[in-house]
Amino acid sequence: MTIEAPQNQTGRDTRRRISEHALELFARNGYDATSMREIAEAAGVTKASLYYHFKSKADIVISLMESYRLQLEDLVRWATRDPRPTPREILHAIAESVRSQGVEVFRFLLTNRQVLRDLPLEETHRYDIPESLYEALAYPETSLEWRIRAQIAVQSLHSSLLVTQELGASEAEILATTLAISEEILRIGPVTQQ
Amino acid sequence: MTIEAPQNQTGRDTRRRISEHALELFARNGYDATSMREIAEAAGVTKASLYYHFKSKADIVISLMESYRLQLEDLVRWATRDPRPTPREILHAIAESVRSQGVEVFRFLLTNRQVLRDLPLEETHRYDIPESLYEALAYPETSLEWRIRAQIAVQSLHSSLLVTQELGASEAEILATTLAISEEILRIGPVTQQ
DNA sequence: GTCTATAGCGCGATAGAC
DNA sequence: GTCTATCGCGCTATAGAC
Repeated sequence: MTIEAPQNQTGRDTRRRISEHALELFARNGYDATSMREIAEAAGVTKASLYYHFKSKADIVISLMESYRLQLEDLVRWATRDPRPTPREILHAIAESVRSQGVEVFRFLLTNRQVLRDLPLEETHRYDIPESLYEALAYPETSLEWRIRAQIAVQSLHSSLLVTQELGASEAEILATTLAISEEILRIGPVTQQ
Repeated sequence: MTIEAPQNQTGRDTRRRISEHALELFARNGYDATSMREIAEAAGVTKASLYYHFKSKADIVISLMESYRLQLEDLVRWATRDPRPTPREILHAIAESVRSQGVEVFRFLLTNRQVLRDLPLEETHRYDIPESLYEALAYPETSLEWRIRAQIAVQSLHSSLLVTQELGASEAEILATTLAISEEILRIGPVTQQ
């Protein structure tokens, strides 16, 4: 049992600052197009400091996505338990996930799929929506058409916030509107008149 | 007026072979993750030969996408002319574009958006769907909801074929099903019973 | 039209002082 | 915990022979 010396208080700040700037750069320009030099300059440290806080460039990504990974894991477990939540409840949980994680996480996920696929991640570090969640969303339907409906609904929510600027509306407004349309796609929303 | 000597017949074959393998690699692994060395090896030539047929790596992309770019340009011109085609006609034309260009073009487009944005392309070499096409699809509606509906419909068609393997269905079947759902999203399809 | 050889650069990552 | 300095590699692209 040793008595630890007081830790340097700037440590966690630096790590968090690196994470923030890395996510922003990865989301805007892509993982491959973002160099460790750029991340270091954006965070106001040197490259070597990056390697004190993270094992590698890939390790930054793993750290960045850990919160989303855990949330997705929970969501899938909850959505496929017995008794099942309704498709509507699941869809709302997905929308809440988009809201709480923020737009940059999904921009990164959607625009770096091949990178994420080939990163040396553990088996457990996967960010794909499992087929079981699409099944739960389509329930009780199982046809091709309904699996596609479920995919479109999820994809629409995940990519909804990527166009905020062009549409000139708030994130909350866009997400709510997309959620309503997604409900309609899964035939669980209030059917409105044409 | 000069009499040209007979051209080397392997020339165009080599260029086409390079194009085919480059598209496959770009679509599967991404532009940044694909090196000129890999393309050369896949095509069975040396790196230097690539630079005989193409000015640069970016030039291969421009060449690859030229057919799609021209098609998109035509489609947009047609869809926004007077008198307007109906939203249904426009949606079917988009589906036909997906069918005729093939899955790899759209896989490349959707998974390399940041690369395409930053490539040193001419003003005219753009592959984004212009706002005017979304407007034409939503016509006569102009609200935020309908602009989102138009975006979801187009995005669904463009990404429909990327999941062919997982769904275990034919491309034709998936595209037809997605087209029907997209019509529903735009409220121009036959309304089916739940 | 295709080749071998290489220039020139920026990358991810590390060593070691402070 | 942060720095300066550097290693070794693979990349895009080019020179020049055949």
